[in-house]
Parts: sequence; C-alpha cells; structure tokens
Amino acid sequence: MNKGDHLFLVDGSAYIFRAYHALPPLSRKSDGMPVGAVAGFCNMLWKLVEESRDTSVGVAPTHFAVIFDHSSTTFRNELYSEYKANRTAPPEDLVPQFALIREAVRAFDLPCVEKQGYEADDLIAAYTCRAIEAGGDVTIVSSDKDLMQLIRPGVVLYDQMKDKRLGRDEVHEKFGVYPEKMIDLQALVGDTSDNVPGVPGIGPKTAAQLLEEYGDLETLLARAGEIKQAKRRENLLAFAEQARLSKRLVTLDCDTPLDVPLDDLFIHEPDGEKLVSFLKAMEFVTLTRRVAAKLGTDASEVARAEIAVEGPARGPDLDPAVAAVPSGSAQLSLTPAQLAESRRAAAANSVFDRSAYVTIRDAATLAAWMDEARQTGILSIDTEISSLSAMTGDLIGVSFATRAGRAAYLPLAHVSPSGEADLLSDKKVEEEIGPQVPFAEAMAILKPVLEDAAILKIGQNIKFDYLVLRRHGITVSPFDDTMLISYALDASASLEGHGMDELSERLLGHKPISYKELCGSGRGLKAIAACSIDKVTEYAAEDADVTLRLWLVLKPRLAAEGLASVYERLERPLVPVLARMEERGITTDRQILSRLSGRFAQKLAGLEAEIAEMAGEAFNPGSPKQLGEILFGKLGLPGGRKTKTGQWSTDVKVLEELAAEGHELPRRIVDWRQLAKLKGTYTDTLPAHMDREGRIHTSYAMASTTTGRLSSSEPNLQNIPVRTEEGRAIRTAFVAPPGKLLVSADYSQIELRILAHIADIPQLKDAFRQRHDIHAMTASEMFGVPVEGMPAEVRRRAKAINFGIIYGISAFGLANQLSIPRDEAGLYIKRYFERFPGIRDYMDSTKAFAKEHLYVETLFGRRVHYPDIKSPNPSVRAFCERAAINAPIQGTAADIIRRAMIRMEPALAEAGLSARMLLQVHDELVFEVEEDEVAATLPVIRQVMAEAAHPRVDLSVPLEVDAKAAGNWEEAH
DNA sequence: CGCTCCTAACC
DNA sequence: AGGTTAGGAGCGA
Repeated sequence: MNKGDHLFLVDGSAYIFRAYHALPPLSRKSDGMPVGAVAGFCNMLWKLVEESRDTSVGVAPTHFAVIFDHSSTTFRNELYSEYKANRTAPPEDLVPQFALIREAVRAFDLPCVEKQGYEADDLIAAYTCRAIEAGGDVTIVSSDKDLMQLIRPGVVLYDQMKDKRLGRDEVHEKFGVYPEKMIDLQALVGDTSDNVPGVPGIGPKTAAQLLEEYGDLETLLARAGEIKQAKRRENLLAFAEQARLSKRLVTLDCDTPLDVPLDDLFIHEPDGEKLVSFLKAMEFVTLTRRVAAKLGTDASEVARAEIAVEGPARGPDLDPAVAAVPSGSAQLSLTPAQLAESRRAAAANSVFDRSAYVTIRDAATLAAWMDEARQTGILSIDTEISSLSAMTGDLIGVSFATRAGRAAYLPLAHVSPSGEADLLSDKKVEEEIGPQVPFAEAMAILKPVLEDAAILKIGQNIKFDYLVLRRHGITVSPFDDTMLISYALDASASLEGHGMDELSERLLGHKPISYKELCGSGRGLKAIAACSIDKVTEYAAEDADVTLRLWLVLKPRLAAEGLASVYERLERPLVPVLARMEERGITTDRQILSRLSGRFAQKLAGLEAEIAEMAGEAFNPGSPKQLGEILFGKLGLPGGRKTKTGQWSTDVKVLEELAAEGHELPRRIVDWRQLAKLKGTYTDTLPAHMDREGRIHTSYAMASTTTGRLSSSEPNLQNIPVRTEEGRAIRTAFVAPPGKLLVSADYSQIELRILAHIADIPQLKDAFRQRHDIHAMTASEMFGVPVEGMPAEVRRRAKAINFGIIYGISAFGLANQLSIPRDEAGLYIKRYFERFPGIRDYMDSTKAFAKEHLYVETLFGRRVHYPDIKSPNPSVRAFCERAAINAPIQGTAADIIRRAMIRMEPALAEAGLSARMLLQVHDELVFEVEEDEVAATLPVIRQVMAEAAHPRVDLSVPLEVDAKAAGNWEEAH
C-alpha cells in the first residue's frame, strides 16, 4: 500500500444486524429460505463496489475488506467474564444467513477476514494502523461508536445507510470529545449492550464535561476527590478500578496479528459470472439485473450457483429425524422446507417410553441435567404449580427435556398424599414420598441455565412458566414457544387448537396423559402436590418431552413457510411485555365497586317488583325461556322471533322493538338485564380478583383469536362497560395509586384507516389526511347531504355501513343492524359500491385470494386460514368470505398495536420515563404514570403508537392517537 | 357436575 | 356483520 491509496474496511457483522433489523423480512421464493439480511448486505456491498469503480468520486477505494466477528468469546472475556454476557442469541431466521453472507462476500471477490478470539473491531483497528503507517487513507464502513476512537487525520467512519461521513469534528459534535478521548469517555459511560460496566451515574454528557475539565481518565480518577457533587465523587472513587477495566475492554488494539496482509486487500474487478450466479441463486431479481448490466454479463447465460445452507435449528442436531435423512449430508445442505418435511415425517408416529423418564431427587443429578443442556444448547421446560393461575400458584415442580425421549421431573414442593401434611414433620414426609432437592438450592442451579444466552429454553405457552419463574427471581431467556409457533403457522383452529395435547395428537400421533387423568376433576380434584411423584414424573416429563419434539417439528416450518418474521417480530417479543403487564395489574377501588353493587341491587329489586306486577306473576326475568313464554305465550305480544333451537328469542333487539310499540314490560326487562349484567359480571365479581394490594391481574391469551388480536380473561378487562352511563361508572373503580395518573391512549378509527390504505380509496384517504369526520363524509358521498347541518340519523346510517364494510357486509346484517328492510339495506350497499368502487375490488380480490390459497394475509405477513372457504354449503362459504374480508383489516390493526407494545417499554426507558403499561384493549393502551411525568410521557406514547407500522409498512393514511391522563380509567378514556 | 344455549359486555 | 369472554338458565347424567 502506498501514499494516496485508500482502504475500505466494512464492519460486516454490524451490517448484518442492521440489514436484518432495518429491512422487511424476505424469503427466497422457491423454498422460503430467509434471505432478507443477505439481500440488504448485497445491495450495500454492490453500492460500495459501484462507487469504487467510479473514479470521479474522490474516495474510491484501492483496497477493500469485509471484516466479521469470529466467535462470541474473545480475549476480553478473560479480562472480564461478563463481557457481552447479556447478548441474546440472534434471531432464528438470521442464523442461517451468516454463512450465506460470507458466501456473498466471496462471490463479490472481496477478501473476507475474521480471526479466532478477536472481534471485527480489533481487526479493523489493526488494518487501519497499518494503512496509516503506509501513508494511505482509510474509510471504515460502520457507524459503531466503538470504532470512533480510530478516527484521526486520514481515517473517517462512513455510515452508508445515512450516507454520512464522520470525522474528528463530527465526533466532537456528537459526544463532546475528540476521537482520541473516546476511549476514556466509553470507559466512564460503559455500554449496557456489551455489558461494559463504566461508572454508575455517569452518562455521556457528564463524562464529556469531566474529560473537558480534567483532561483524561487517569487524571480524573487521581483528582476525583476534588469533585463537588457528592454522589459523582463517591462513585468515581469507588468505581475507579471498574473504569480502568472498562477502558481495557473498549480499547482496540493496533497490534492485533493479521493473517491476511494489508497488501492482499488490493481491489480488483469483480468476476461478473461468479457474482451473477450467486445472486441468481439467492433469487434477487432486481440486483441480478443491475449487476449483470453493469458488469456486462448476460444473466440468462449464467447458471445459478449451488449454495448449501445451514438449517434453522440451533446447536448440535439432536433429532433422529435428521440423521435419518437419506442424503447423508445431514442438515447442512437441507433447505428449511426439506428439514421441515423430514422432521414432520419422522415425528408423525413418535414412540414414547414413560418408564425412561427420570425423577430428580438430589442436587448433583439436577446439575448433571443442566450440564446436558449446556452441551445441547436446548432445554424444554414445563412448570407445575398448585393452582391454575401463574400469578398466584406455588411452584410444585419443574420438568425438562434435553432431547427427544430424554426427560426428567424435579419435584420441589410435593406433600404427603395422605393429606396430613401439616401434621407430619418434614422427616416423616420425606420418609413417605422420598427426598426432594431443597427449593433454594434447586433455584440456584436452575437460574444460570434458564438465563443463559447460549441455551434456548423451549416451552408450550411459555408466558406461564416465565411468570412463575419470575416470582423466584429467574428471567427465562432466550426462549421459544411451541404454542406461538403453531399459532403463527396457522391460527385458524382457535382455543384448543394450539394446546399441547392437541398438537401432540396432530403432529406426533401421541396422546399425552391429561391433567384430568392425573389429578381428577370436579369434586375429585386432587392437588398436584399431593399426587404420587412417580405419576407426576410420567405426566410432567412427558409434557417436556412432547414440547421438545413439537419444537423440532414446528420450528423449521417457520422459515419454510415464510412465517419466521411473524413469529420473531410479533409473537415472541410480546411474551415478556405481556408478562410484565399481567404482573403489574391495575389498582381497583373496592369501595366504589361495592357501592355500585348496592345501588344496582336496589334498582333491580324495584324493577323485579314492577316486572312481576306487569306480568301478573313472579318469574325469573333472567330466564329467556320463562320470559319468552310470558311475552309471546301468556301476553300474546306480536313480533316474536325464534332462535335456532326453536325457542322464543328475547334479545335486546326484539325487546326494543316491542318497547318502541309502547309495551312497558319489555322496556323494564331490558333495564333489568343491563343492571343484572353489570352487577353479576362486574361489580360483584371484580373484587374477587383483587390481590392484597388491591390490584387486578388479568391474563392475556396470545393464541386464542384467529386474527392476531389478544384476548383477556380471569377477569376479562377488555369488556369493561363504556357505552352507558351506569356501565361507565364501573370504570371509575379502576384508579391510579396516589401520586400517579392513568393514561389511556387509543387509535382513532384504526380499522377504517387500514381499509382506506389496503383498498386504496382516494376519498377515504383524503378525509383521513384532512382529519374530516369520516362517517359524515361517507354519508355525504352516499346520500348527497352536505356535512354541515347533517341530521344525526343520516350519519348514524353511514357509520353502520362503514362498520359493515369492515365486517364483510351483507344486506341481511346491515338490515338487522339498522332495523330497516333487507332490500333497502341492499340499495345502500349498492350505492356504497358505486361511490367507492375500490371497496368492491378489494372484497372481490380478497375472496379470490382466499379461495386460491385458503388463507389471507395482514400487511405484516400474518396469515389467517379459511379451510372451509370452498365449502359447498353457501352459508358456511359466505361466512368464511366475510371473515376473510375482515381478517386483513382487524389483523393488521392487531399487528400494529403489537408492534407498539413491543417498542413502548424501550422507548419510555430511552426517554428516561417510568410509565408502566398495564392494559391493552385492542386499539387502546392504558398506563400508570407518575403525575409529574405525564406531560413528558404523553408524546412518547403517541409517537410510538402512531409510528408503529414503520418501517415495515408505510401506510398512506396517518394513524392518529388520542391520549389523556386522569385519576381513573373513565375520565382518562 | 359438565355441557349447551342465550344473552350481553367490549373493540 | 367481523373478533372475543363471561354469567345464568336449563338439562341430562
């Protein structure tokens, strides 16, 4: 290398992650292999190479290398074992792309450099030093602040995504120090993502100020005693050694030995054929064309390269299924689709041997099992607790599996089956049921494994186990959840569809022992702690075994079917978020509820007397059967309809119609029903769910709806009344604790906005952009009535039609909703389609798509399956069609709020705010916020929610968020 | 006791 | 008319 030469050093590992996170996931068309990061990387590299061929640009490189991290442990771990210890495993769909990206660099004919025991940054530092010594210039293609220390005359950092070059002055502008002081600054500040400790209480601003004043780290530490601020002084004195250690960790070594000499990095013209054949193999159509054109290669003449790719499984493969693959080349050359198929076939008739399961009775055996997990890198787990609720049940035992058929149960808190636990001494209990590992000792052995970033924990509905273990100080990470994988693959079978027993029967051909078989049910229900440990071992170890085998079958399907990003971005990251919301609960005022109950009871008693009087006899107004006989039999009122079982229908609709004709009794029944509902379902029941602190903890189900929405139960906090004044009063019982306020933030008209975007309706989009009243606009378009002075009834009808459209409108449904004749409703729909022809196109194309694929998709790639959409039964078919029209709209809204929830906590933390997210009600999030932080918190919440679709989806309509704070939920809403 | 039906609360 | 959960009545075992 000579003076005037220019070396480009690409921080390859950093670019992989940036490409992966910044770009929408992408799968290879032919087999679903994830290639999004590869695509981003290749585009970036091509742009650099193109620039380098353009000699008119002054910064064109003469030398070029792409540098990668080699392994996760480096010499820095010897200095400090915790270095980068809190790094989580890379996403599953990214792992197979690492090898492909190295292939890509070779296809570009560029040197690909990495070194055992060193980070990319060390190699970049060494090459930079060599190049400068030789008189050359260096451009480091990266934006990592860890590399800023290398900036000096002749060396710049280039952030390609932002097209920004960082030199001395830019570093000073950004951090308040010049590059030569960056090491000292980093030593003080530390780095949470790399686990560099730094000095507590010192952030970048303070650090820069201190370095400005004292010159450098050593001087600062030596003179720390002079600092006025007490806390700052003490921390600097106490953590001086930690700062020095941090400095050694962040310092990049110029003398890292280089296996590839600098001069070998000399750039040469890429080999067009080699590169095009690689890009063809990746199926990057646009880039292939572009590259072929520029390099003068005829793409049609070039055969696609044979690229072997590693399967998505982590760690050594433990599944006999793969060893049985005839190719003999094991999984290294399997595509995801092939791997998924081989796993499916091998697991279809799994053999289970319950007698092989182990009961863990002592700490040494437990430790040995954990070592097995360290070897394999995977561990399926299942916790057994004393009740059904993860929030309250006591941990009774934990089961594990390390590979198919190898499973164990660890009893922790079993008691004597004779039921005299209280009367027996511990010694007696042990004589009766055998020894158990002491609880605290077991937790101490489990914790490092369950929190080990290198061991993937697998659970079925792992939010449950996550919550249980959190109560014992263990935060399970990283993890996979077979229920959520199954749900991402196909959410159509609701409720039991993703339960373990059903998955096992469907995918493994094996029926596990049911909870009922183990513990009985009803009056015969036995506490699991009192069941025989041998029996529980069979049951619990089997569950862990089944879970692990389900994972082997299900996990590869994510990549094979193009659903890895749905799982990785919308399902898995939500687990800890929801777990924390459930843990927090919401404070509830017992007094308010009990006063309301009293008031409702009085009113109900009055109504009951009136009802009996009017009916001429006492009967139970809560019995639709008795009521129907009174109204349509005894009193002979007209307009009776029958339900599908032939009973008289007495729903609100029927009663309201009768009331409108002047009948008093139905009016009273409607009132009675409403109050009885409020009292029975809410004011009487909610207090039973309160904990000792007065908080109610709901449970969110992530896999219970077909569309991607969450559901809430025990209690359901997603259907707290809001419509009527009496109902709304119940919301005043949901309060903020002293010193805090509740904030409610909800999306305005999110589903209609999504419809406007997806169906591409100009009038709707304009109305939303201009913040017009959407229902009034619709009415105006349809009926030709000006928005000014529009009668409420006209707007109401348009609103009903708008909702009807979202629900996959039918004349029958609209007629029912508006209480108008069916043909009139049909006319409305006809006129709507005339005014908004794009809506009809959307509906037709959605139906056609659903019939072709048997599923529809949200904007984020979530699939909703409709296997019955081709049913010969017209009503079944029509129902599926309406649901298929609704699902992309409802599901996209659900995806958007999921994204907002996942981003919310980091965004709040980043802003230094302590707000806590408590509830989700489909388009609304409820938070608990310190009073003096409300003003700062509202804009953060609004922004995260409004921007939640980005960058994956660029909606052509703005998302608006209304957010308000108050002492209780009613006023905040 | 466990299941189905009907009704009604929410978005 | 799309997506949910919950409670009470009623019925059969």
